[in-house]
Amino acid sequence: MNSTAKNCAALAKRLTDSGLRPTPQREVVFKVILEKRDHPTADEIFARVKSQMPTISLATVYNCLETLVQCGLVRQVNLERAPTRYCPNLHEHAHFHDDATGQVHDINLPADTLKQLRSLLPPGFDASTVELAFRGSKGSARAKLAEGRAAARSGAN
Amino acid sequence: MNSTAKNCAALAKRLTDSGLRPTPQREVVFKVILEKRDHPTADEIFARVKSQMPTISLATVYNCLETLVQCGLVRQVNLERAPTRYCPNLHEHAHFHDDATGQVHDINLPADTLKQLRSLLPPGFDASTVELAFRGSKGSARAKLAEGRAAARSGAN
DNA sequence: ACAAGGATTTAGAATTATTCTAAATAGAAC
DNA sequence: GTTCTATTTAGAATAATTCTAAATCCTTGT
Repeated sequence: MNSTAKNCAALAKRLTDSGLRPTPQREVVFKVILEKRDHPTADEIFARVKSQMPTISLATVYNCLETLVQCGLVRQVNLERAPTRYCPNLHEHAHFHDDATGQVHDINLPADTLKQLRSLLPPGFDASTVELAFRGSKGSARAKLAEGRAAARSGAN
Repeated sequence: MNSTAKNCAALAKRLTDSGLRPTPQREVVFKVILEKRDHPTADEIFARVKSQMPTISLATVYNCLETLVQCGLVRQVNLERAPTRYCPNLHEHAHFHDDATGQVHDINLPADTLKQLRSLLPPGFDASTVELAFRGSKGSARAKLAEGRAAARSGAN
């Protein structure tokens, strides 16, 4: 069994496990992403896929990509399609995007951590900026529950 | 001198230092960003500014924001307005965006570094994803020169 | 004061990536 | 084989941003 066939089998399994169908379109989109690992955009993927399947539509490419991401078979590099946000905090800091509220919080980023991150870069890579973003929810149900219990114990308002 | 006046003075200095003019529009845009530090989008800034200056246009807000960013007075949180990119590398990793070529490279991200980054979050913040992106240029002129010298020394092809 | 010239603002058109919609097609299950 | 649901498709719609060209505003030289 060659590598392409193996990947297709893996894809089919992941899809059926999620109650989704392994279609030719999903296969070919997955294949071109594996073929040339250069972080292509949806448009680039569309162009590459069209040479093998000229009738495919761009909407289908977007659909397939969404499915593949959901199945955990590919990652999207550039989550941040939300509008650009502006902040007057000029100190080095990271951001926390709260999925629940849509709010963005500043997270302090120590200078030595930043230096350490830069040191991850192989020689020849020279980063002018480092962006660190967390995404999740603030005060999960468990945390809220804990807070509530603490408040009850201390007899607070 | 109150804080608003001080900020305006700082703004005016930065602008004139860069050969730009301190205009009422730039002042009011800067003011609303300082006023409520909640990482507003351009649209939100537009709405807030309009209550003080109803004739301002959205294009001007974008222009002012660009100017303020250029002067180093505000930062944009969400650089990534380029199209979303997809990658089949499912291991935890960071990305390096090469400004010169537009290419994106994977950077290995050790598990303990990742854990360390998560530990920066204050209690109650629960991150489901961590995104680390570098931006810069690969193989600067200086690095290329050094490579060249090394090659010459070792008599390589 | 006044004219020239560049910077800035403005409204609206254009662009770009993406999502939505509704109809057509294709498979799976009974 | 019919029914049901998933998927694909083309094109319209949306949303953030940038572009364009005209109007306005300042600054500077005279």
